[in-house]
Amino acid sequence: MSKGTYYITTPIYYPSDKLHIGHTYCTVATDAMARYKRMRGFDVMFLTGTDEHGQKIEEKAAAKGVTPKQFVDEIIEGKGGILDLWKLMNISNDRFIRTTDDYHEQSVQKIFKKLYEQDDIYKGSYKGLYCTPCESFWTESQLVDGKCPDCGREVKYAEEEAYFFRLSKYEKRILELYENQPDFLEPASRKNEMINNFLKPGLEDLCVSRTTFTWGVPVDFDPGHVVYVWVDALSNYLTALGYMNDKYDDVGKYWPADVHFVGKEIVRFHAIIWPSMLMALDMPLPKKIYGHGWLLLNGGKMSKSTGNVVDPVILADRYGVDALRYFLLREFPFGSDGSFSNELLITRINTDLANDLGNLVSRTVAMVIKYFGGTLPGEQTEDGADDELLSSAGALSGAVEKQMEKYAFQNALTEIFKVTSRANKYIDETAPWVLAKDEAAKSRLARVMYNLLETIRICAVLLKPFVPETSEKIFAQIGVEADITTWESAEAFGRLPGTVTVTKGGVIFPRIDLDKELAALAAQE
RNA sequence: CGCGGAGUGGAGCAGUCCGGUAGCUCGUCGGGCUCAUAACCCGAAGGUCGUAGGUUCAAAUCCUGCCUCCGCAACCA
Repeated sequence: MSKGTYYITTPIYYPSDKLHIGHTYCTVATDAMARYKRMRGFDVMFLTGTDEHGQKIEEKAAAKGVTPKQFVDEIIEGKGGILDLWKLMNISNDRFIRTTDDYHEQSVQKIFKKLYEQDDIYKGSYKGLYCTPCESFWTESQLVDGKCPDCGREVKYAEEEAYFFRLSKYEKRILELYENQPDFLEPASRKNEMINNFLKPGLEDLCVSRTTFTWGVPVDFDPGHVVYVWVDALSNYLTALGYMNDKYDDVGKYWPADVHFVGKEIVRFHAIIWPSMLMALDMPLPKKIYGHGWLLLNGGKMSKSTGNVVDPVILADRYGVDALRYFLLREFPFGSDGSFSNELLITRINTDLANDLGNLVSRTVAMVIKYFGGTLPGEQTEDGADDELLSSAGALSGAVEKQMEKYAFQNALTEIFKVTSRANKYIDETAPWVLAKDEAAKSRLARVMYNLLETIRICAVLLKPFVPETSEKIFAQIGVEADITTWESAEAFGRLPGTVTVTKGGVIFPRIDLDKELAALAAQE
């Protein structure tokens, strides 16, 4: 029974280099949301991909002595490439689009032509400051000491024939969009930035073609021009559904998108240009754009050029994929920037995953085995002392849902760990080791164990979107069958059979020696 | 006066919209327990919330000025 469709996307990443933890962050967040919605019964389409054209890649490929296509193929499909990274990170995307895919390129040509024919795109000339050796146009503000920011040489005024999109035409409608649909762009601070920086000063028409490089989708009716990023990249969200191509036929089913997750630096493209393009194409707009924050390193932005990056593969290999996924979603509020550090990562893994959750499972399972040989007896005695634990576990799914609908992953996880914490406290309160010494208290002890197992089950179910493999490990240890691992099954306390059998398993999250690991990580850099 | 964000106990953050005992996690110190991954539970110390003024019976929270840090400024998640 489907509750309807849910279409969610990551940006398509620019494969000029290996991806770093920032890209991983965004993709993991999208994945958690997609998994959550699937569990809630939605027919989910989760799209990610790569934006492969443009001058930078053309240059990088030339420097390496390969064709641009060979260059991006290696980064995407090669060993340790983007596809491998998403596989490693357990990303559950339904589709992966490359802007070099034939069907996409054909769609882009059709879209470009349609916009041209209806006069939303016109031919004009691009005027600006040009650096001849770099073959690049720069704006006044980009210049460094009045010179080319790349090579430091003189720039001169130049003109180039180019196609333009009539962005200015849509200015008013975009402003109206923000007014009528206040939550179209979130968080709200990003909206203020858009209005003050771009809409209020007035939108300028947008240059959508280039003649200075060739690595792009050709404008089929004007040789020499290639489509510049906007029409090519943004349209992926539609072409991946089959818009203007025969590869898929899902536009009617999934469009408009429920949410585009994007980094804050590309909010403008998604919140101004993309809606304008869709208006021109007479297509419905996405329901929401969410501009998440950045992971900062040493107080600054991660940047490939300064080598100030964190490699997700190293971390996932050392500590496990789920530990990394958990950390990314738990540590940082999704909408704002956060400071990444190895120490933060390890501390978070130790305190939450090892001490709180892993240890709770471990001690509970050990007690059930020690006191009951692994299987709980049916005779169990309830007690008023259980009320608080039961009500917090019973109310947990609702609390998590509330946070997930706001994309507040960090709060959703906090809610879950409040309950695991409560369970640890419950063990102290009930002191099972005391009950175990008294034969008459056996049925009470059984109930205490049951309450713990059931609380763990509920937590593990609700953790599935974030740490899917861990949840499965927990299910195996506490004897949970697949039919009670659904979201629905976590909505009320008591679905676990009373005479459940547990199985001792391995340590789910081993504690990490902080000092030793920090030294080891430092040595790898 | 380009735009936006941030400045809260040792560290990282919440609280600021809708003023009224300053909260959480980590760390530190003390205690408890022994089922468990030297984990768990309880308690304590530690902040006059960047700064200078203003409004108010009352301001981290509203208003004004200033300082510092970060980001953006037409393709780095």
